[in-house]
Amino acid sequence: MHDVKAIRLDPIAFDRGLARRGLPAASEAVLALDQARRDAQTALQEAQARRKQVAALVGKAKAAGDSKAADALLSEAEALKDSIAEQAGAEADLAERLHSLLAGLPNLPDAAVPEGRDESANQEVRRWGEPWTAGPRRDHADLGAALKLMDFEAAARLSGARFVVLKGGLARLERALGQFMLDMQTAEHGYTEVAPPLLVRREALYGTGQLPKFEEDLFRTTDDRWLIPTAEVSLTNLVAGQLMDEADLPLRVTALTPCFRAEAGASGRDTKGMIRQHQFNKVEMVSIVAPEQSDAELERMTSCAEAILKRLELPFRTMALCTGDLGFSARRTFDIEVWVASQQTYREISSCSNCGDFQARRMDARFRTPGEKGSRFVHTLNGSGLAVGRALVAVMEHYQDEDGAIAIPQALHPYLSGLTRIEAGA
RNA sequence: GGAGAGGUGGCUGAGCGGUUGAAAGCACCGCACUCGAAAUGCGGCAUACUCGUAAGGGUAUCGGGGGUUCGAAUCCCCCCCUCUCCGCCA
Repeated sequence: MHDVKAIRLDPIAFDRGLARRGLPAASEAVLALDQARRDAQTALQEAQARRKQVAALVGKAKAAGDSKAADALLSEAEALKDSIAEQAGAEADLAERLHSLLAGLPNLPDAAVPEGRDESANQEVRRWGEPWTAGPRRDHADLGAALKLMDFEAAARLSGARFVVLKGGLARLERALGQFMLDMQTAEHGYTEVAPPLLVRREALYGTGQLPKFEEDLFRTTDDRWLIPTAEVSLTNLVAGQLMDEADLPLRVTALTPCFRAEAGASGRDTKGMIRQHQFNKVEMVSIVAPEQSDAELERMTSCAEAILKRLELPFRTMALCTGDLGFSARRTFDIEVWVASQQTYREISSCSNCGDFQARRMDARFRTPGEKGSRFVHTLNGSGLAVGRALVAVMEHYQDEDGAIAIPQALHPYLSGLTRIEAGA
C-alpha cells in the first residue's frame, strides 16, 4: 500500500516508479480521488462539528429546563441528520474507491534495481560452483521413476496433475533436505523456528499483497480460509497490527511448511516432474527490521539462502531481478538459481525480497523508538531458504551416477542415519 | 455443536445515554531531589485524517459492521475473536 501523502508530495517520482515496472501513470487518478475525498471529508466534518455543538446545547437547555430553546435546537439537529448521512456516504464511497485503486498498485522499485522489461534483463551478481555438464543427464522424473520411488501416476489418480508421491529413499531425502535447511537457518543464521498455520484469513493475504490482485493463484476453502502459497504469509503477518519496540528488531523467523499454489497462468509450463507443483515444501525466512536496516538485511538474507546450496555443493548463480520482473510487494529482489543438469540451465530455487514498508502499511505493523515521538512502519523481508522440492530435483540430477543411483550430499548424511546412496526400490 | 462471560489507550483496568479521548495504575519522557543511582515528588505522554503560512483548530477512533437517539464506549442487531463449562474429536 502506498502512502498517499508521498504521492501528493511527488507525483512525478511515483509515476516514474510505475513506469520502471512498465505500468501506466496513476498519480493523476489517485490525486483526483484523494482531493475529492478530502473535500468530502472536510464538508462532512463541518457538519459533524455542528451536530456535536447542537447536541451539547440540547443537553444544556434540557438541564436548564428551557424547553423552547431545546425544541429549536432539536429541529436544527433533525435537519443536520440527513445531510450528514448523505455526506458520510459520499465520503465513504470516495475513500473506498481510493483505497481499492491504491491496493492494486505494486511497490515501487528501489533505485538499485536494474532497468528492464522481463527476466531477460535480470543481472547476474555472482556465481558459485561448477555446472554439471559432462556425465549423465537424466532428469529427476525419469530417475525417480526408474528407482520406483517417485510416482506421478499415483499422484494424478489421487489429486490430479502437478502432484507427486515420493517413496522410500526419496521421501526420506526430501524430509532430510527440509530438516537440514531448517536447522541451518535456526542454528547458524539466527532465525527462530515457527510452526505456523497453513490456512489463513483473507486479511493476512491482503497484508502480504497476494490479495486482492492474485486470487486466481490461490486455493480457498469452503469457509473462506485460504491455503498459504508460501509461509511468507503466515510469518510476515505475525506482526500485523502490532506496535513493537525497536529493541524487538530485527525479528527473524523461519518455518518449514507446505505451500499451495493454483499455478493458474502456468498451464503447459514445466508439466513434467517436480519443478512446478500445486503442493511443495519450502523453508521460508522472514525478517522484520527498522527501515535503516532493510538494505543490509536483504544481503544477509540472500547469503543465508546461498549458504544452503554451498553446503549441499550445488552450483548456483544469484540474479538481481530487473524492474519488470519484480513481484508485486517487492522493492528489490535477488533470485538464486540452482543448476539443473537435465535442462543444462539455472532454475529459480529461492527468491529474497525487501518489501520496504509496503506490506507493513497494509498490515499496520509499526515500531517505536524509545525517546522518539510516534511510531514508524517496519520494513519486511522474505526469502526462501530454500524450496525443498526444487532442491530435491537439483540433488538428484547433480548427484546421479551412470547407474541411475543417487549419491547423498555429505551435509545430509547426519539426517539419513547411514544412508549414503539411493538405489532402486529402497 | 450447546450454555454462559467478555473484548476499552503500549500494557493492566474503571466507566455502562450528555461537558469521557476516555479514571487509576504500570511502562515511557522531562524536571526536582541526589556525588550518582534507587526511591520519592511535580509535569508530560494515543492514533489517523483534515483545515491553517503558522500559532492553533476540527473530525473520527473504546473488536468490526449496521441500527436507535438531538447526542452512544455506554441501548439494539449481525459478524469476528478470547475465556469458562458441557458435548464431540485427532
